[in-house]
Amino acid sequence: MCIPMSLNNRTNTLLERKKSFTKDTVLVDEGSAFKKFFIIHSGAVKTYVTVNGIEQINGFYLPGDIVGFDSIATQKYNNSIKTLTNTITCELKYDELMELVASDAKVRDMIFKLMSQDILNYQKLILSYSQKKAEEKLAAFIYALYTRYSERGHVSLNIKLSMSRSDIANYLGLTIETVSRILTRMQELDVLSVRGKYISIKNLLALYKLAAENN
Amino acid sequence: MCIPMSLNNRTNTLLERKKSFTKDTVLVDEGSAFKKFFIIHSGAVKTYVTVNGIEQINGFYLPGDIVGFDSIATQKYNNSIKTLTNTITCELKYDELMELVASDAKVRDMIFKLMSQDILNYQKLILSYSQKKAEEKLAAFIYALYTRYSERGHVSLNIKLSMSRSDIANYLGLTIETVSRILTRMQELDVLSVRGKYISIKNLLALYKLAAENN
DNA sequence: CGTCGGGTTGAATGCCCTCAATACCCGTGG
DNA sequence: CCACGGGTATTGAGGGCATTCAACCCGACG
Repeated sequence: MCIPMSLNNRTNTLLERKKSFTKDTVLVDEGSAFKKFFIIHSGAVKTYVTVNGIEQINGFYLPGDIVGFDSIATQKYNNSIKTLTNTITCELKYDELMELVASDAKVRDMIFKLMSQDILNYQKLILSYSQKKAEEKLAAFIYALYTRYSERGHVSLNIKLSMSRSDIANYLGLTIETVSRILTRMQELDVLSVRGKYISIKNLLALYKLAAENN
Repeated sequence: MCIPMSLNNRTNTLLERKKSFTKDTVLVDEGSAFKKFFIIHSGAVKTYVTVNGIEQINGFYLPGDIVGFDSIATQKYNNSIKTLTNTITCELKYDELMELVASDAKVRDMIFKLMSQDILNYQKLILSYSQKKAEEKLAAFIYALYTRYSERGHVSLNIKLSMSRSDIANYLGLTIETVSRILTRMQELDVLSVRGKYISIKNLLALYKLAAENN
């Protein structure tokens, strides 16, 4: 199953067969014509824009996430999409989804809800990243990874980062050195234990407090 | 007319009559039940959450803007809404809009497009505020005000800020002193001229460059 | 065993914040 | 008309956090 919520059978027929990609594959180039949404089945992707040759990461998408809602307005992909690891996606054609939206109230409500949730998440992210200090940002980032996996049924204190330090720093608007330093500090505080891409949360409440997630 | 795009006649009947509010009126309290969208007809509002008694501003809405898309998912208002000046709004009931969405493809497409545009704007905002320095943030903020007014037909280099310095600082994640200092610096550079709440853009291109708006 | 890319650690600079004082705006009342 | 007061905005000095620049570490891989 690819879609986050259970739908009727017709949706499944709209979902193109799963496609498999190796690490560092560019699925979409920024600016190209919008045709379909990507639903992450396994693995992870990042979305980014390139400004003056510099990549600016917009978001990371994990299993269950849908990429592409921002493209409806412009009918173009506003970001490039690249796999971070080997990744399996389902693809959902925009035109076909819209037909289904027109005919099936349940699908329509689900899409509205997903888009609304997207907006809400972005709002929180903006608050997060405009108000927080570096340590709070990183704590919030890791805590968010934990909750995102949890919501999808993968409740585990052990997280494998699919993105590099450099990607994290870029996304959070920090430097790679700062990210590294904060990770070691959190380790000294016994909040996390870090081994390369593997993070183990040792004190979830402390992490939550570091993130200053008061809402 | 309240709605940004022209719709059919039935939409107009759904729009409740205009309502007028004085400055600093709370239209909505965070967490209350979601009933309707607010469309800004004239004036301005801010949306904000209150965390530990501290207000965190989420966005400013100007004439033509619609407030409330983030509430569909939760069926609650996720932000409080307060007028910044005397403001006239139209109110659009959620249930009624959804009925119209079901029956009228044009309305549905418009709502999808508006929500998608919202998502896109938030994405840009996140990039903006996670990557930019203080001066770039403020320049981007002012430039965005200019373009937002322009898109709505108010093309003018003279902008009246409806929000206080303190609101701007809060929104951008800066301090009021920093905002003030940067405004005077931009004045010294002959990019702007500032007199209280009135800003006059003297060099739009320079402002754009300061904002590092390379996309 | 050497190299290369990613990651960590260290010292110095700079940007923005904090704290504090002063200036400005504007409505009110003398 | 001017004086006054309160809130808002500006300006100045000092400190802290994140960046920059640089060196070093480490695991993967030929």
